[in-house]
Amino acid sequence: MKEFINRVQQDGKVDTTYSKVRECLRRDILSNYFAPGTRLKIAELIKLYNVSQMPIREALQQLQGEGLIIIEPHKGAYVRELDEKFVSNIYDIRRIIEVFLTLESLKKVTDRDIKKLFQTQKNYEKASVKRDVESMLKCNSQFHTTLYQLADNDEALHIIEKHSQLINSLRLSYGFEGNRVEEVIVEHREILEAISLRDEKLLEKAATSHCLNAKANLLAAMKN
Amino acid sequence: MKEFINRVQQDGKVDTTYSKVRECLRRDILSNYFAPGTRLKIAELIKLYNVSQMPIREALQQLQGEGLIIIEPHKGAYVRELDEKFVSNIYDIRRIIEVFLTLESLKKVTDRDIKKLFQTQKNYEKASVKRDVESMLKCNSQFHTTLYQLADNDEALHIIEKHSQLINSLRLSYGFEGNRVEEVIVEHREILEAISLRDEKLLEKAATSHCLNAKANLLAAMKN
DNA sequence: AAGTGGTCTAGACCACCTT
DNA sequence: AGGTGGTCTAGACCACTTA
Repeated sequence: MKEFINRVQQDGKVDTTYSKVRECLRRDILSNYFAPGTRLKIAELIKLYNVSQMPIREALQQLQGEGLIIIEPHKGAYVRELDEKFVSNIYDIRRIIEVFLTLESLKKVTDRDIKKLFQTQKNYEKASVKRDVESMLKCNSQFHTTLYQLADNDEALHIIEKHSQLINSLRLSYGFEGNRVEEVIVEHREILEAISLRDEKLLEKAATSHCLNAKANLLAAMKN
Repeated sequence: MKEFINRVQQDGKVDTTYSKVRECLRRDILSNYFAPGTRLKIAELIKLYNVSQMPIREALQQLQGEGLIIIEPHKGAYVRELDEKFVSNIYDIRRIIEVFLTLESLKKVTDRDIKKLFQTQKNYEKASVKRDVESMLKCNSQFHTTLYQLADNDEALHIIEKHSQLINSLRLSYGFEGNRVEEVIVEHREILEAISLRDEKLLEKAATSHCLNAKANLLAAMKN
């Protein structure tokens, strides 16, 4: 574990030290190098990442904001328990916000937006045939982002995005993405159809079950 | 403005410096001493609060987590615009989460819980007769907390609480709490009745309009 | 090219938990 | 009382902006 921080330094971008520490820490927590419950001692992290206190504290603060760790004043930080209850709670919050955003979007959506959504969906299906996972993740994220941006509620979007990286990491680490490809395609088509028909009730149903299925799928994978 | 930080140091509790700075900053932002858009320069805040960089940066990080300020790497922090759009967005998020929590609570609520809710409501009404604003705020918060805790979703509760202080401060600074006392009493009674009847549809309606009314009321006050 | 201001380092300080 | 480890200070460093 003598790897230096620079393992996250992508392309030529200039980043702050604390953002690099944050990404390293996130990775090390999600990869289970720091298991849930582990105390994150600053002195330890200083040696591990080769930086001094301040960037570490900043990174810890930010990760606390994401709910990944918990900081107790004068006592220190520890990795939060990522158990089924927590995942279930997060998915429930995501569901109600996502359904809300989807329905709000319906009020604003234009025919042009719908065309774009169909195009994204087509790209997703093409990528799925080629088993191009990276492209699939990108299309999936684009599909939802395009839709949600129409709702014009940055604060809600922010909550969704804050947990996205965590959820995506969990999904990958339980390696279950493969077996829901067909389902996701069908569910996205249902959402698209409801939007095209501008049918609010139908859309609510489609969006709700899309979210509930994702939740059930991850929880089932976690049971092993 | 040579006031020292200790103006927030309540009772005998030992607090960290950064938490005191955070509360001071929050107050100074919400009181409009730091107007929206203002750049919060660390050097300035050092002189103002008589502390050094670190506690200030920690406080800024935390306030960014609450959405009160925005930090741009290598550029600095500035106070976020608290316009009607922002308030409207926050209230929309709160509404869907609060309705969700309320409905989840209904699944778990016992007769004993219902009794406690009635008691809290009675206390609220007593306080309102005496115009005891502090006691009213306390009962109001207790009413919702008692209910929401039954839903057993700490993450959702956390989102609600994160924005509560902000919303409460805005309410106070627009000084409109007084003219909604009777409405709040009626609305809480409706919610209580729906819970007693264990009528989900009725409860959803009551909780939704409770939230929508609060939103409309604050937005109307902000228009002046 | 100089100035401003955010970022990082090193070490002192002090709260909390043991013995 | 001593040790551990989080918190705070002072100053160096360096990214970004203006002229």
